[in-house]
Amino acid sequence: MNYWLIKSEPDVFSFEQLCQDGRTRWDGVRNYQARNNLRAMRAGDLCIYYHSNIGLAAVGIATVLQEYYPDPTAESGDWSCVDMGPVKPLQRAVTLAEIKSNPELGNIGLVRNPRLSVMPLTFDEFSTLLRMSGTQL
DNA sequence: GCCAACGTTGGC
DNA sequence: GCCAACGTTGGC
Repeated sequence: MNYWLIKSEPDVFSFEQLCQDGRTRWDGVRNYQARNNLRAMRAGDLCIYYHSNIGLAAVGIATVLQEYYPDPTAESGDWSCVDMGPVKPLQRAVTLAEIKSNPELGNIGLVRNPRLSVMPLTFDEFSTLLRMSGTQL
C-alpha cells in the first residue's frame, strides 16, 4: 500500500465532483515527475485530495481504481493517467497554512515543491494528515 | 552540454 | 493580478 497526495483546482475538478461521479480519469498530467508518480500507483492506494488555488486545503481521500494506462488526452508524448474513485471527505479540511506549520509535514512535496501535482506521502505523513483532519478510515 | 528565455503553476 | 519558482525548450 502506497500513499499519495494529488492536487486539483476545485473549479476544474473538485473532490465533491469526484464523489458525485464515483470515478474519474486522472489525466492531463504533463510533468515527468508527476507522471512517474502516477505510474507507481497501485490499485487500492490511498490519496489525499488537495484543492489548489481555491480553498488551499486537503479535503478528502481518494483511491486508485485503475492503474496507469496511456493518457488519451495527450496528442503527443509518453503520458499516462489512472482512474480515481472517492473514499470519503475529510472530517475537517486541513489548510495549507496548517500543513506548513506542522514540522512532521516539512518534507512533503507540497511544501518543498509546490508545483508538483502528484507526490508520494509516507505512511506517517498520511496518518498525520488524517489525524489533523479528525478523520478515521 | 550549457544556459538564457520562455511558459506554467500556484500562493499571496 | 502579480510574481516567484520551477520545468522545458532551443540556440550556440
